[in-house]
Amino acid sequence: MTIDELDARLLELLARHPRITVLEASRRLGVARGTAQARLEKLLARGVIRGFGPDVDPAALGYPVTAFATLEIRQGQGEQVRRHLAGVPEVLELHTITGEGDMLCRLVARSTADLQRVIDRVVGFEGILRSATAIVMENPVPARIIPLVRAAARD
Amino acid sequence: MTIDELDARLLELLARHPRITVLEASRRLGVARGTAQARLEKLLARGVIRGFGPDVDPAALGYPVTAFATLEIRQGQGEQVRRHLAGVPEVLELHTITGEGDMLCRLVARSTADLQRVIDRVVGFEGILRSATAIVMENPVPARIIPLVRAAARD
DNA sequence: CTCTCGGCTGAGCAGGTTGTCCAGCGCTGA
DNA sequence: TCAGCGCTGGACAACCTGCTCAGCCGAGAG
Repeated sequence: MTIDELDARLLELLARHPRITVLEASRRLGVARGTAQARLEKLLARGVIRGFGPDVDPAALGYPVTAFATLEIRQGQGEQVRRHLAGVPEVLELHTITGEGDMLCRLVARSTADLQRVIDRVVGFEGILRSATAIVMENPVPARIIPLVRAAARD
Repeated sequence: MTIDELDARLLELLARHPRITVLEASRRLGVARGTAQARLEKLLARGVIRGFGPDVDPAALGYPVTAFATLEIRQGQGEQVRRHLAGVPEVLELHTITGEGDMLCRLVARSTADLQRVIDRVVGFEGILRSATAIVMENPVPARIIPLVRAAARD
């Protein structure tokens, strides 16, 4: 139900050399092509690998500012708020959370000034009572998965 | 310096059918193969597409619990804290932020009980003064980029 | 107005890769 | 002892990639 060492090495190879072919991967892993191919298919079938979507950099698209907004929602307005936020392109991700606030979303904007526009649009909805924004300055650990894959393979 | 309609459609195709070939993409876009290939290369060269890394689902790896932790750091300890957190596999992402707290990180754990272990490990470092954790319950808007790509292409 | 540049087209070619078979082998559990 | 399962090594046709080339077209420069 989990992954083994070979799966982990395959995932690492794919993460490090995204455009690698199955044949080349099998060579580097020291296994037959059929094996690498079967492993890859199983990882996809099990949902371990969701896909190979292009990793697009919002900054290169003209949206260099990232922020996280914590939202407090009026009771019973959750569904409407979700739909509202899903309609804002600058909302890249939305979670419902425990603790302070009810939702957490990741936003991008063209500039800090533009961030105001985005936030106004985000909170300009009657179901949203309050919001707190944190602007991202640095990203010391960019989204990563390999260390976790290694950890998962170790059992 | 930004992207045009054709770039946007190519990005969408790649996002929707990640394993599509350049040839097939050119057919669906109604352009010559060379054009699709040149566009893709430019998107990669400009950094709009960072790569095609496998999109790994932590839940399928045995880490179904996601949380966000806001950390307050002791003055001048930033560098050490970053290194500390970079060494924790369950830390998938780390940002330095403005506003309440100094850093925000995304964590995963094997269970809510296991989350305690992860948080203990995260905050078990002298440079970290306080932390507030928000557990993710739902993810109404999973990480997405296409709406933003559309918006970026519209100018 | 004419020239040049950049981007797109359609085509071709060699070489590598994919999808799909197959037979054989060794380990594991019944 | 046997069946199942995963891995190996090999084979094949179909397909895609990287590369090159000549021609076409619109935009901007002179």
